[in-house]
Amino acid sequence: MAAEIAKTYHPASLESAVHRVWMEENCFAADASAPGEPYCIVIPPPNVTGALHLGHAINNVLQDILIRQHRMRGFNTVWIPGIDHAGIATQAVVEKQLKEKENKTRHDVGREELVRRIWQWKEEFGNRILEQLKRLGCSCDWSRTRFTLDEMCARAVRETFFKLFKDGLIYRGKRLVNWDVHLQTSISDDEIYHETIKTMLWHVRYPIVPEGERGRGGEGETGGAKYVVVATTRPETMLGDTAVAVNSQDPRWNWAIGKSVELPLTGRKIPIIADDILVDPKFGTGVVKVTPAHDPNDYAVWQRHQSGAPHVHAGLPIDILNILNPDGTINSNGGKYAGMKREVARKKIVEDLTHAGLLEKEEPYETQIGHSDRSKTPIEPYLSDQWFVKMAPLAEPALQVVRDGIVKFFPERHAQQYLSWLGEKRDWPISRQLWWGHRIPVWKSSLKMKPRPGTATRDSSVVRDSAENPEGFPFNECAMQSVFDNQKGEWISYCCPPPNRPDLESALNSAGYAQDPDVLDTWFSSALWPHSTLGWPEDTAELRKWYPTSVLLTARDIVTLWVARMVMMGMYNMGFAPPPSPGTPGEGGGEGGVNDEIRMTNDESNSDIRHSSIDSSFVIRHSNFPTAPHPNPLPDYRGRGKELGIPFHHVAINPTILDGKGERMSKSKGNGVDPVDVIDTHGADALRFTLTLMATETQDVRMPVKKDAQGRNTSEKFDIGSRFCNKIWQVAQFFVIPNLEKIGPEPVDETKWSPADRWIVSRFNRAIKEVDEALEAYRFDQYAKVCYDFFYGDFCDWYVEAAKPALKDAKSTGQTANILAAVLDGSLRLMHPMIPFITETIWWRLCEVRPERGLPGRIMGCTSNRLVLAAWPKDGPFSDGDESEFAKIQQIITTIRGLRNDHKVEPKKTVDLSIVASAEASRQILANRLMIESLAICRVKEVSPTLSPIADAARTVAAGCDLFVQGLVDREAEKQRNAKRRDELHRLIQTLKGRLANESYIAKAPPHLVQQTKDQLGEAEAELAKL
RNA sequence: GGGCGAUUAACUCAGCGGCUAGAGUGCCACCCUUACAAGGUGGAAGUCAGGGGUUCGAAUCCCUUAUCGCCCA
Repeated sequence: MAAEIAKTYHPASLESAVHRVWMEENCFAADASAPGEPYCIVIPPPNVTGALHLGHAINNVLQDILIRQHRMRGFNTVWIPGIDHAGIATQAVVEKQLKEKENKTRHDVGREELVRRIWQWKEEFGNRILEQLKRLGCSCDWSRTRFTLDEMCARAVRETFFKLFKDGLIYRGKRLVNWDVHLQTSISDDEIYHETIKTMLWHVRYPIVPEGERGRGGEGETGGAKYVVVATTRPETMLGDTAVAVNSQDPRWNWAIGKSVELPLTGRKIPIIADDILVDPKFGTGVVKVTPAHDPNDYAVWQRHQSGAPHVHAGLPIDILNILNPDGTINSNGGKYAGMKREVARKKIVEDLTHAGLLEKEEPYETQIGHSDRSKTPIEPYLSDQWFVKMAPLAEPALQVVRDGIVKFFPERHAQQYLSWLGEKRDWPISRQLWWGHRIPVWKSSLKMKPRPGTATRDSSVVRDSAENPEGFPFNECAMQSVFDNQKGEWISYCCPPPNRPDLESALNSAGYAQDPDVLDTWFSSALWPHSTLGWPEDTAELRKWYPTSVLLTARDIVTLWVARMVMMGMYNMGFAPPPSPGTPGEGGGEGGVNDEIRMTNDESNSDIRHSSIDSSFVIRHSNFPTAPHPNPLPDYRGRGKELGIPFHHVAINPTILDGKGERMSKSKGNGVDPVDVIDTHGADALRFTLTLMATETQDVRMPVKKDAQGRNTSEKFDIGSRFCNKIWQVAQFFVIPNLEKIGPEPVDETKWSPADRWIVSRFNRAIKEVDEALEAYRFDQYAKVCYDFFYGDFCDWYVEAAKPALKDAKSTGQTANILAAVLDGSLRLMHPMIPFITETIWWRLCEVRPERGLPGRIMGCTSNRLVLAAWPKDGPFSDGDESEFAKIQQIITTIRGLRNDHKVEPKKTVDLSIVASAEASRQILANRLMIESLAICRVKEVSPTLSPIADAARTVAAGCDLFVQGLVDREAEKQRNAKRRDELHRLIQTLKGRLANESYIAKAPPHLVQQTKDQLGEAEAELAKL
């Protein structure tokens, strides 16, 4: 009935067969209502457009190791898989297709149609990466697969957005975005590439306004200057200049601070300000034009000059002026240049400046210009209205739980990055000018009302106050914000209906409100992932069982983008009692000056909406909003973490895999290794083993890339995995199992065990303990190494070799077979999480051949037909005595082997061996006689404390014993060998003597080390004396 | 500019206060020994990047220099 066993190890067929069984028998399915301590991991959802790469592979293999280990340990274990909709990347793929196949833009097909097509694309290709994860062997509960844009996640997004909006944590603000004027969309930083462009640097004169005109005159000190000169590569942006800046330490110009210049061509008067961050006095003319709406650095100047920060001199607020239309033409703020394309305007402005005599010079110049990866056109920094999440109240609890060690990072140092990033509390822009994503649930209407006196002063002020709404306003269940638009001179009302109220949404539409066209940043939905995938905002059994999740495994570069946001949003949605801040009770307002100007005035609210108050420290209180009851607070199941709402207890960071030159792998560089290629060539287990071995605490590991005959990228590094798997396969299928077929079971009787038996069991127990410790500490490399060293180094190289003669001896046959079965059994369990396919396959055979096996009380035989569901091994006692005794025997064997080699003894020739050893050592040697004879290919003639010298024998020393190997004639070889050893001993003796001669060492070093040094010295001197 | 990391054998990495500094690959020699040539046995190979310091003792801790990489501005 058993299928024929492959003669050699063929991972491909074996892996697919095992996988089929796991899937058919639903081995990975989890049940929230089942007993057992919970263990839960949510997958970092891979990008739907992505293909599996080695980064995914290592990350997911490590997760699978933890999941499989805990499942075996009897935890109620679940691994939730899923995919991220990845806003811009996905929309870009489909838009590109649209362009290539139909030569259409998204505007040609319209929003609804584009979104339909993206869904279609997602259905077709989106599961590819999940299929690849399956090939890797990932034991996710596939029935729980989520997508960040599916209904379950959408529900959580709507709920969260509404809550934040109602709590005043979402506001409307301005932000510079990277604007693609061709596609008319904003794009993210990573979609920009920089190109060196040859252009000109134009030096333009800005006339200084004569004294008195700005009302500050009187200093009378102008240095005789009539104008300042600024240099620019983008002269058209001068239409949007709102200041010129100098360095306050620059004697050439600091007298001018506070005066103003007349902006050429427009005649606007703009101030001369000081900004020591922007202006490097050593560079250029020392005067810099400031265009806040069209340059990131200048935007920062604008921000600094809003807050009156101490390093800013003459810290007057300066204006911000947008001069571009979305299509890249100059808008009405550009006066007579309005309507021109930016290139045309640039040419015209240079002409006009020349005519006006204000162009001092122009010189050729090379500069890096950011280009859109998608349209290949230069991007424009563009000021636009965006939605922001206010970070300060959300970030503080998230900082606190890491500072307090409630959420721990492995390795620890990564917490720093988290703390420093989150500590900045920079508000989070969440709107994206895209169509693919969670659409922002805000409806907008212009109210044509006058500002209430004293509230709206500048560009925009937010008032969350439904008293501003017209009489009989029908949407009082909605959360409201109103903003006064100074430019248009009107109030804009923003209205966020509660979740699950399509009636309100259509009422808003009919009332002339329009939904915001933008979608949310993908990270907004990812931030909810640990609780949204478990069913929040429903009060589900899954949430009760598995939240907080146990550990998050991810890559370093995502600590700030994702991990921090998950902690924040987890605590906001799931927590009901944020921790008290020990040092900072209720510090005053003014957190972050950036948005002071558009600060919320929630304190003025007299809304009939019962919104929560935002304490100026960070205490968050959830409101009981009548139309959307919250499941919070959830009962406390597992202590502090649960109560605080943290999404996970541990964050383990896996290393980044680089190529042999230390560069990141990427498609464009062609240095990427595709894990599927590795699975095809080496097998999934080999890939998994190698990646586990590489998962050290370092932040980068290198993987030298080679092309194979088919032109596939691969790496020699995976060979170690193949070799290890092959070794396991060979020893199990062709040594252990055939012997178990021949030799029936007999009761385990430790009194009959040989030294080798006791040794391997002790080693095995030690290995189990070390594996447990390694995995507990997320030291995956140690886990792999312990398994490798034990199974290959101890079991295959020594125990199996020792077992061969023992199996032929009727006295020891039965116990040897028992131990072979037990150790193989336990090793399969121990290694299963790392190399699940091969271990599962062998397990089946083992269960067939020897269902009764194991070590009483610890490793029980075939309790499960499927290794994936079998119990994790329990460690037992290990014995230093047994291990050191065996180590001596190993030393003797190795020494004889070396001697044979040096004397060029034919490999199969048996030599005669006599040993002079202490009574105790003699006893030990004789107890291991069979093994010594078999492994060193010799015949042990005589072992005793005294022995008359043997002529014609090569003599050497090992483990404190004199070894005489007879029949060896090569005196020269022996001399060389012993001379070499004497040299080593001399050096060692010198080192040890030096150490002991040092009085401070004797006085200060721990006594056991001093004793150890003395012992070593004694042994070395004894050996030297014998040689 | 700020933060983090790396620098140990030809290559990829362990070791993180106390072993004569280790492993795998590669290299050399011998072996197709009845589980395994994807193998076995033995061997050669390192001023632990440079310089200072702390310590009885430093690859390991501190300072510093150099080179490389990553993240954030």
